[in-house]
Amino acid sequence: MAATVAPPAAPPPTSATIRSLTAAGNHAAALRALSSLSASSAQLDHFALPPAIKSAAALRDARAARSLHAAALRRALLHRPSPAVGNALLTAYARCGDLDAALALFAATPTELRDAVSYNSLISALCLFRQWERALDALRDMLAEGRHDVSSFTLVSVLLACSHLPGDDGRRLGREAHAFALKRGFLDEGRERFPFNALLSMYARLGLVDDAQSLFRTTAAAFSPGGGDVVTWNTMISLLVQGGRCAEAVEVLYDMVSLGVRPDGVTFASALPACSRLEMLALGREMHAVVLKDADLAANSFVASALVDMYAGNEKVANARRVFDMVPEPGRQLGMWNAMICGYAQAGMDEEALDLFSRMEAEAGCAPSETTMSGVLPACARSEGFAGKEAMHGYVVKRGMAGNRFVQNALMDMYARLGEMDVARRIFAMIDPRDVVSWNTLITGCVVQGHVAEAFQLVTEMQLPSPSPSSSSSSSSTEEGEAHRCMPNNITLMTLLPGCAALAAPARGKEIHGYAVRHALESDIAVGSALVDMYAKCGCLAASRAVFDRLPRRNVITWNVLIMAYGMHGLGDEAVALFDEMAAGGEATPNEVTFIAALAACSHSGLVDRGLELFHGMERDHGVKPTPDLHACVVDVLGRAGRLDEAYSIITSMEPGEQQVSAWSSLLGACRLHRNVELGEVAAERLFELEPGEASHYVLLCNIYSAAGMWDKSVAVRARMRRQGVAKEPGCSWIELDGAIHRFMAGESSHPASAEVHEHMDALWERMRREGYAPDTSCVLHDVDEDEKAAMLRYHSEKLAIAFGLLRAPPGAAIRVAKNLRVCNDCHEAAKFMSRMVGREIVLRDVRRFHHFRDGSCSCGDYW
DNA sequence: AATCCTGGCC
Repeated sequence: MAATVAPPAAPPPTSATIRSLTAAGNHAAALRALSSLSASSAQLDHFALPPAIKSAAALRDARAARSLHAAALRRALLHRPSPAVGNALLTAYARCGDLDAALALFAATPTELRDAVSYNSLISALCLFRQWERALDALRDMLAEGRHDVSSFTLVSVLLACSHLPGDDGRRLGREAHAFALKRGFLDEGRERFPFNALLSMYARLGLVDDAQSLFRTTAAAFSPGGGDVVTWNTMISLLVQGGRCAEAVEVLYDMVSLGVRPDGVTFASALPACSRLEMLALGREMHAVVLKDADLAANSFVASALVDMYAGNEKVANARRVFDMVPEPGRQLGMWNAMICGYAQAGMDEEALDLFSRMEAEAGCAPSETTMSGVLPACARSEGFAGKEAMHGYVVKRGMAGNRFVQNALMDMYARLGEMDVARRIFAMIDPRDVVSWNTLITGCVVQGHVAEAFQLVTEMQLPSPSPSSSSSSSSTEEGEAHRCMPNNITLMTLLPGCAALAAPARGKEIHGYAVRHALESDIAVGSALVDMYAKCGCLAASRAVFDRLPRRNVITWNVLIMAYGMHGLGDEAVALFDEMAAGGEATPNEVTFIAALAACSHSGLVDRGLELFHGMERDHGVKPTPDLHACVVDVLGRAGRLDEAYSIITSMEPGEQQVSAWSSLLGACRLHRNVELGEVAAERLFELEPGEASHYVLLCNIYSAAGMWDKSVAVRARMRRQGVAKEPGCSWIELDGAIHRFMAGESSHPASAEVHEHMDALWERMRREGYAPDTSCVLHDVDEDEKAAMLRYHSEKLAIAFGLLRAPPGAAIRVAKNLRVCNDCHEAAKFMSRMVGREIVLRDVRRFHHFRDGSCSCGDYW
């Protein structure tokens, strides 16, 4: 190779040269060959032009298409001797993104010069631009002319168009097209499979999986001399998987293989997602083994992505990463990065997801797509240490991805989690059309941020027609709005129910329960678990248990919720019995939260030994390692029982790096209960270091000092609070009557019936004092005289709410009141007293648990 | 004919 030898002059190209270059996919060479032909005009004929035009289309080269159009016009070759050149140009313009040019070309063709291919090209061009109705109009024109034969080519486009028509139109026309294809013999034995496969796909897109399956069952045999067409099998597998019928998809896969059809990349890419959804790790691994034997398959990025997804979906993120790492860098396609990033994010491995995200572009030059963003945004929303949240929003906007619904939904969620509801609402307002996820995301944000009324308002709005921002400007607003209505689904209900639980609003919760029953959602595990939780937190333990017992299946969360429910209601023995039942049953495996629930139940009921037993057997018998929260629970069990030294030694035995805030708070609470100033001071000082801005720590220490009569120290703590700028959350109690929430706060009269309530409280108070009630003034933080202390206690928010309930609740009904903080000693005693005095059951829910007051005593037996 | 995506019960 020392000297460069001039290549021999190429022979002049002919139309045959161009045809073969185009056929070989060598489009650039085909166009070059044509332009050298144009020089010697004689050869530029109606044989040479169509393949060249096809090459221009394949290259999406609009300029080449236009210049070929001009050349054809100059030589009058557009429609003569055949429409072939014009037809090819029509397709080329469409492929280059210029539908108007394609339509103009068709319109300019005299009717008598059009052939069937002209119409086929027009129909498929319209399909390319998703103009489904116009495509079917073109078909009608074609049939009306009466001289064109519908070919398999026509049929495939028409089936595609039918499958995208909204509502019943698509189904009706699709079935008509099916009947037509049968009548015309398109589905006969030995015919090409395109129409058959297209019919399958059409039924898939219309969601008519059963029609697809019966077509497949009755006709596939006719095509299967050697097992049949792999495309048919693949179509069937993927449509079953997409229809959520994964078990059937796996059966089809087995049938296919046993008939001797060799699976290809598409087969694996279609079937692997079934393995993640069915948690069929074994089958997934088998497929992986087959893939590894074939270098082509192993290098197929679709297959590799599906493998990554399969492993990640089966909680084998490390295996997923191994598949990812096995594909060498240049071959790593976008889909693989996306699958791996999403796999990490869905496993909650947010740091890893963010790390890969930052590396994909920087190291591999792979630009993130909308899918990447919707996958990584949840990770970035959750990751507390990640400072670039708003920057991600900017990035999305800069890359032009801010109009993608998935991305918008994920962004909205991120801002809702940040507490920036206004930004979330603004993004929501721009989403068009909104889907059920858009609504659910905003609703969840509202519930989490405490805007429960707004959440319920949104549930009403989502079901109305034309909620989308575009439909006001559009002429066919009702029809379009109809299509954009969203029905609340299991997620919607599940996210609303904690809102009802937080408000202690059982009437609202029952409405949701009713909706769930009407829409066959009450047997959904997540909805069921949320219902069990809601009823329990609204004080209706019997209803909670009834829902639990009626569920067809329960998971670990369902069980945890019920155990917690019994614990909250002071029924520790029942809670522990449920734990034993769960551990013995095998329906669900106890996890960390199960032990938190069981230990909390033991703590509230004074089951110290049972609690310690559970704690010590936890890791040995159930593989649950002690976490900071579990340590805090045992501290609570011991501390509440007055075994403060043992509680203290649990904390000192914790690992140095372990988060000790909750353990110290439990100890501080126990010190207040048992009036231990010395240890309380130790705990409080540690907490002031760890969480200097948390008001409840200061308040507890104040309580300890006040109860001990150490007013100077109490005053000093309150001064320290003020210096630190820490404010106590105001106490607030509320009661639900006739579906409305009535809120009361101490020293405030915003409720319309406030004056009446205060008056009634005064009357009750007077009567209580007469009948021997002695206020417990030890929980008043202010150093004032006893009378003033008593006056302050009289208007505590929970007392006001109870007084309101006594005034307005139906006679004889239990008074159910909820409070945002812990119930104070005096309110506890007063409620006991009142329950006997007025002969009413009073149910008081505080942040942790329930107090059922009946006939002068409390369900918690004063152990709280 | 295909993979990767958003909302979640303690």
